[in-house]
Amino acid sequence: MVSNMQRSVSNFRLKAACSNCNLRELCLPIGLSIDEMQQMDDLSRLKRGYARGDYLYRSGDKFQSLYAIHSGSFKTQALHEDGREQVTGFQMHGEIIGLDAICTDHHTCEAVALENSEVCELPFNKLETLSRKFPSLQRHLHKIMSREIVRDQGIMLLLGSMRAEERLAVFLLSLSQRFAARGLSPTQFQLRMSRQEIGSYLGLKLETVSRSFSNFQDNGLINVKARSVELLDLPSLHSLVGKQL
Amino acid sequence: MVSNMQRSVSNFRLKAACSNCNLRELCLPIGLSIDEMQQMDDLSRLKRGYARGDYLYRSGDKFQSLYAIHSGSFKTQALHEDGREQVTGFQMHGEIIGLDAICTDHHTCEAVALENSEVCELPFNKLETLSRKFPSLQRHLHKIMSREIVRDQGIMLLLGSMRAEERLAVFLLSLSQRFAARGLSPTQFQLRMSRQEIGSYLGLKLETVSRSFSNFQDNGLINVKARSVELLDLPSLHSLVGKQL
DNA sequence: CATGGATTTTGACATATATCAAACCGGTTA
DNA sequence: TAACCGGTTTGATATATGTCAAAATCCATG
Repeated sequence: MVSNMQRSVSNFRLKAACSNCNLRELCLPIGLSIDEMQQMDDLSRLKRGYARGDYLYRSGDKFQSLYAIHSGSFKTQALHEDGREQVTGFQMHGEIIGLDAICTDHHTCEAVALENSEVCELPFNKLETLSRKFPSLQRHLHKIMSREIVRDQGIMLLLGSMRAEERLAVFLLSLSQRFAARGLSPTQFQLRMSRQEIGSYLGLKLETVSRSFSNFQDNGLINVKARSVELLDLPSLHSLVGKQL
Repeated sequence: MVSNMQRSVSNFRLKAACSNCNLRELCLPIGLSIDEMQQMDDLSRLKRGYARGDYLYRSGDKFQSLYAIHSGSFKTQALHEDGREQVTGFQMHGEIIGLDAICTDHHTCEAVALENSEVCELPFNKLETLSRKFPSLQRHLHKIMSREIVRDQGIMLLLGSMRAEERLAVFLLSLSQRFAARGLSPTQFQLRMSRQEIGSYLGLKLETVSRSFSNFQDNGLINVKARSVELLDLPSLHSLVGKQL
């Protein structure tokens, strides 16, 4: 085990090492030595920018790397054979995407920038090599993958058993929480995605999303005007979730 | 790289080593030496039996191990705060469950035996230790987790954009394929779960599941009587999926 | 600042699925 | 065999969300 002292020191250094690529997800909870840090640092030299609408990867692309979002945000969407597509997630600063591609060596969905964004490329081979050397990194990688599974199961629950307004409330509260975790306002933010994209993610048509927004506004729960949202009554939004029927 | 010769030898030995616990998922694609085999073999000594209705683990349980299903089948279900529960998957022989627990060190869903079943317990610490030593095992573990993510995204697609009969068709075809992969009939099988459980998994009420079954039967696509199912027209079932509207 | 295209909102109406209720069935127990 | 019980099927009706269409608004660009 690493002592507390050691850990806090290495966490400090970690921040420095990751400063060229703020790997919140990947870095924060790990306690590494300075030498280890050095190697971690080599992992993700490549930072690349993407303009709104650019593809980070497309379905079918050969899998090489995971991507840590450094700034901006993305959506991932799965494509069905019959042409249907569905948004499977919205990712923002500090989150890792590309995990779906490991199992087939090819990406099974596509990732599109919702705004101008930067990502760090994490070559998966290197990541595996390093994580064989550093148990804490190994465990952390496993946790990231597991968290993605849990997240997906939460969405399955949402899609399988919630009504439109519950889904939207869950969506807004999740955004709120994620903004808060990044030091941004939990109650006032700009949506980076269209009604259509929200609907696709929540299993609803855009008109239903729009109506639900309007209802929330009429009931004093939120202020919404196009893509700018203000959450006025978080407790009520919370309590709205789970009111079946 | 391991030569083909080597790989086929080690795969042979692998079968022997895993004979006390048929780890289809975990073992098959790995090429290991005899010594490595020995260590793998030590991994999963514990095989335990569960009767229909028994819990393999419950939500909140401390995470210790993954479980490889050796015989029988299970359902996993997530519990919502408000008491709602939703089936998130049905697992059968050779599949691994428990991946959701890695990220929080506690199980976030529960696993219940659908019939009398046996599982091999895979202590996760040991699995991590071994996978640091054996890159092929490491990669395989990553693939298993990634496959779970892809599977979940498939269900999100189903829940988010398919109509009742499409969902049921996908469900039946998936079962069919999995039975086939295990050397069982892809067209004739017994369901191990109730209409209620199928409905929960597919985001439908049991009556809707029942009606969809009946419609399929009326259209000559299947024969169904209670829990025994015969798929009569696989092509039509396939083509049914993706007919939006 | 004006224009035009995309996005969003709102309305009227259609429909798939949920809900409620009753009948049916198969297996188990008395 | 009869009675019973959980699970399943089927029917009648209600409702949430989808569909189609028009109006309103936003935003980028000239």
